[in-house]
Amino acid sequence: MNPKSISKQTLLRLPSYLSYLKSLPEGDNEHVSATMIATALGLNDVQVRKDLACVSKKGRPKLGYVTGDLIKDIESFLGYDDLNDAIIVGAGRLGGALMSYEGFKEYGLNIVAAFDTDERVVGTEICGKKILPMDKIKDLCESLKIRIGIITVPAHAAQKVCDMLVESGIYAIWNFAPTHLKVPDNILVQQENMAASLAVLSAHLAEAIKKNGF
Amino acid sequence: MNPKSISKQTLLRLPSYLSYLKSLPEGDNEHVSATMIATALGLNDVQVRKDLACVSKKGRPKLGYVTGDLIKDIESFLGYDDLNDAIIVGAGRLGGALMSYEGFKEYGLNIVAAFDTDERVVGTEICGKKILPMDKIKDLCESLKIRIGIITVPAHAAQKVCDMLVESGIYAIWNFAPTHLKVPDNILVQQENMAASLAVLSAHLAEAIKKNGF
DNA sequence: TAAATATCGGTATAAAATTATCGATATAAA
DNA sequence: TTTATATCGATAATTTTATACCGATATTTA
Repeated sequence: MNPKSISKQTLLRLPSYLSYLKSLPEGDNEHVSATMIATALGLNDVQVRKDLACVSKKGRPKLGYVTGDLIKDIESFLGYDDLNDAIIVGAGRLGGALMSYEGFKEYGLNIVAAFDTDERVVGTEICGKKILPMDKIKDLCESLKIRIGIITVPAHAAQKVCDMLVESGIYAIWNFAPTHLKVPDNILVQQENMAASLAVLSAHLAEAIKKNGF
Repeated sequence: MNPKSISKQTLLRLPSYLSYLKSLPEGDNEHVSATMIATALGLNDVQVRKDLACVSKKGRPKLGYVTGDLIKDIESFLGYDDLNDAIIVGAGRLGGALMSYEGFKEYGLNIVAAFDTDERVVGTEICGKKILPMDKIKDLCESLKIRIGIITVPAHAAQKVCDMLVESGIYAIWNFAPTHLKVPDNILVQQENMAASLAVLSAHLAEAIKKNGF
């Protein structure tokens, strides 16, 4: 067992605490309490306090936490302070959107290049990032020691791309294709499942309609 | 209490069952068992069986479920068979990616139009969908009875957009901006939190590095 | 026809996550 | 200085979620 194995739920909440903390106007918010965060985010204060206890030991009774320190603690815990290089496979609309999203740097993610099969886009750039042909994946990953791959190709092509990435030494995959990927045990896959989010939204909607007759 | 109030976790897993079922080659997969799904997706078979019991009553010992029927049952449960109209606010890269994603129709979501403040994009189209100025939101939502709004604007603008949507009669919001939205009690917000996914990925990565010394 | 097997569906148990409670402590007010 | 208050951190209780177990049943094999 890990001494500090943190729960996945907590991990999922930490970024929202972070974005809330960063949204606070400076000056009159030197300190922030778990109660305050909980109220703003619609959560239970004990839950927030327990989550924060995983990443920081600096809470003080009556006062709470020093806002700036807490932000640093969360960022450091989430690894936002050391930048990870990544490549993206699939330079379509979604891939392009991710490439052009400046915000990833704040999360410690640096997309260095993209790959695509389409000859019309290969050779072009998006936001200063080159789009390369697929057969260059292995070379680039090995020479730059890339460990993170992002998949934004259509579902039917995802497994093939995944296999290529594994073959190229990638061992963390962020998969935006709506497919379950088969990988060796030591490879991490984080599924970005928009269909799942949509399912939750639809279900709530259906329930609300049934209950309130909207 | 709801008689059939389904757990959120189950709801999140249903779409992955669906995509697995659809990926099966027809012909030699007339039937499918919970065990089979569980093995393919790396889950526990009892969990899958219980999840499926929420949406279908047609499981048969020894055989399992009729694949086609199960697909229909899940789709129907998730509301994928009655198309919901939606609008999108923010026609930037991410907004454009969502607009051009044909797959949403499969999930019962139909994006009818987009809105943006940028005069250069207002009046243009993406994938046959018009981009309109912000002050037209209310008119359009009311005349077409739109109930779902998708927010893909920068974080700092999200709350304002959210308020406009609520004001326009929207009551389910899919928020891609990394901010917590304040809404009245009867409005549903589904947060699409890429930072949260990334946090899980980074944490796993950091743990693997520490353990295996990659 | 009888035995073996895979699977469902229900119940029971275990594990995990959330929420409540309480004593301790730091600050502010009386 | 004393009292009141807000908050933390720890422990306990509750709720939710996941897993194990077992009898029933449909199919296949002997």
